[in-house]
Amino acid sequence: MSRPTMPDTRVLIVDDHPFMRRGLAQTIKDQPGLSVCGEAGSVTEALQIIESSRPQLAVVDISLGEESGLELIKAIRQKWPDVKVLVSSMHDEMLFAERALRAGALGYVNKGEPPNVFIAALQRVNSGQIYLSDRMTNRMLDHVLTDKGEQIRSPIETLSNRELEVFEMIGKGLATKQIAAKLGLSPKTIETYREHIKQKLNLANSTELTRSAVQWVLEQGRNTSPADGET
Amino acid sequence: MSRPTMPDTRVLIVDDHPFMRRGLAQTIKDQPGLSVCGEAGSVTEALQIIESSRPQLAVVDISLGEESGLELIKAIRQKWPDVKVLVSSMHDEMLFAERALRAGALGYVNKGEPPNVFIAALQRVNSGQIYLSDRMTNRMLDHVLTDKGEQIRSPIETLSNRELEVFEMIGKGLATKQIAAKLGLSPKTIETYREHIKQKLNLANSTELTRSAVQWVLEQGRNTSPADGET
DNA sequence: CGGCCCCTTCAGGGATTCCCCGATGCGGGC
DNA sequence: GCCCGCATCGGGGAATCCCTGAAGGGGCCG
Repeated sequence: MSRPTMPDTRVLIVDDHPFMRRGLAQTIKDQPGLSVCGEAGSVTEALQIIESSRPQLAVVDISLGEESGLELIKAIRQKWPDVKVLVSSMHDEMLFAERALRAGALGYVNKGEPPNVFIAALQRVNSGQIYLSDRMTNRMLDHVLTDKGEQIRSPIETLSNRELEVFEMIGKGLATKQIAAKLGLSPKTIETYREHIKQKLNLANSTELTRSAVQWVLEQGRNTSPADGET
Repeated sequence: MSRPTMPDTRVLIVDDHPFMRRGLAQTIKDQPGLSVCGEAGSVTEALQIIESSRPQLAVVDISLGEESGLELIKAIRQKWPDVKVLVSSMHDEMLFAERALRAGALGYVNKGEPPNVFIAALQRVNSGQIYLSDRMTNRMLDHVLTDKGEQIRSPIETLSNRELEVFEMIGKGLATKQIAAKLGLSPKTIETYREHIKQKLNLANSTELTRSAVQWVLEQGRNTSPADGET
C-alpha cells in the first residue's frame, strides 16, 4: 500500500506517579506503531487530554492519589466508548481486575510485569480483545461456571467499590469526617459504609474495623519485617 | 574548569517495578553529574550489583514484592557504609519514613513527587545530608529529641507501664469499655490513658491512635493472637 | 416488564465515646 | 517541703457509633 505515513496508534497514559508515567511512556514509544499522545496525573486532566487529542488507547492506573481510576474509566466509557482502556495497577488483581472490567476497561495488567507482557496486553486491548493474566482468566471463568464461587473469596472482595475506598482511607488513619470531606459526601453516608463493611467483614465494633483496615493497608505495602527489634 | 573529566556520581536503582525503574533511570540520566550504574528488582540482585559496580548512591523502594527494602538497606549499611541510600516509596511517609532512617537510609521521598523534588532529594543525600519532606521533618523533630548521629529512640518507650498495657490492648482491637473491664478500672480511666498516649505519641485523634497501636502490635511479633477466628 | 436485590446516598435518635478540663492520692527527687 | 509524674476517677459538651429506615437507580431474571 502506498500510504506515506501509517499513523501510529495513539496512547494516553494516566498515572499519578510521574516516574511511572515516564517509564510507561518510554516503553510505549519504543514500540513501532505506538506513540504517546499525552500524559495525565488526574481524572480531570485525563478527560481534558482525551477531549483534545482523542487517543485510541488509554493506560489507566487504578489509584490516582485521591481519585479513583474506576470513575475515570466509567466517564470514558460514557463519553468516548471507542477509547479502549487498559488498567495497569500495582494492587492485587484479585480485588480490582473484575471491578476494572465492570467499569468498562478491556484489560488489567499488573505493573510488576516486564515490559513485553505489558506491550502484549496493550496490543491485545488495541485489537479489541480482553486481556487478563492467565491466573485471573481462570478465576473469572471459575466464577461463571461454578455460579457461586463466591465462598472461596476473601471477604474483602465482597466490598463494593465505595466501601473498599472507605476501608482503605480508614486504614490510612482518616476519621469519618475527613473521609466525608475528601469524598464530598455526608458523614452520615460514611457511617453507613462503615456499618456495611463491619457487617461484611464480620467486625464487632469500630476498633476492630480500624484494626482490620490498618492491617490490610499495611499488607498492601508489604514491608514491615518483624526482624526489627534489636537488644 | 580545569578538570578534564569530572566523573559522574553513579546511582543504583532498586525497584521491583520495571516501569518505575525506567522512569527513575531516565530522570537521573537527564541530570548532569549523575549516571545510572545499574538496576535491580530484588535484594540479592541489588547486592550483586553493588559488589560489582560500587555505586555512590542507591535509590531503594521500600516494598520489593515479597522482600523488604528495609532489609536491603540494613545489609548495605553493614557491608558498604559509604553507599548513601535514598528511599523512594509510594506509601505513606508517615508510616515508613522513620523506619527507613532507622534502617540506615539518608532520605525518604515519595514517588508521587515531581522529578525536580526527587532530584533535589537525591543530591541532598549525595552530599551526606538527610532528606525528608518539610511536613515529615517537622513531625520527626516534634517527638524526637536525642543526641544526633545515633539511633532514634521510639517515643513508645516514654509510655508508662499502664499506658503501654492499654496501648497494646487497643492494638489488639479492644474497645475502651472492654479494656476497662479487663483491667478492672473505670472506662474514664482508660479514656485518660488514651489521652496521655495520644499526647506522648503526638497523635491527632482516636483513629490515629488505633492505627498506631495496631501497627505496633503487628510489629511486636504475632504470637498473641487477637482471638478473631475468621473462618 | 415487574419484581428483586444490591449499591449509593442520607437522616433520626439513643448509646457511647471523644476530648478537654479538673481532682485526688501516692511516690520520688532535689 | 515542694514539684512532678503516675494512677485513678469525674463533668460535660461535642462528636461518633450503632441501629434502623428509606429513597432512587441499575442490573438481572423469569
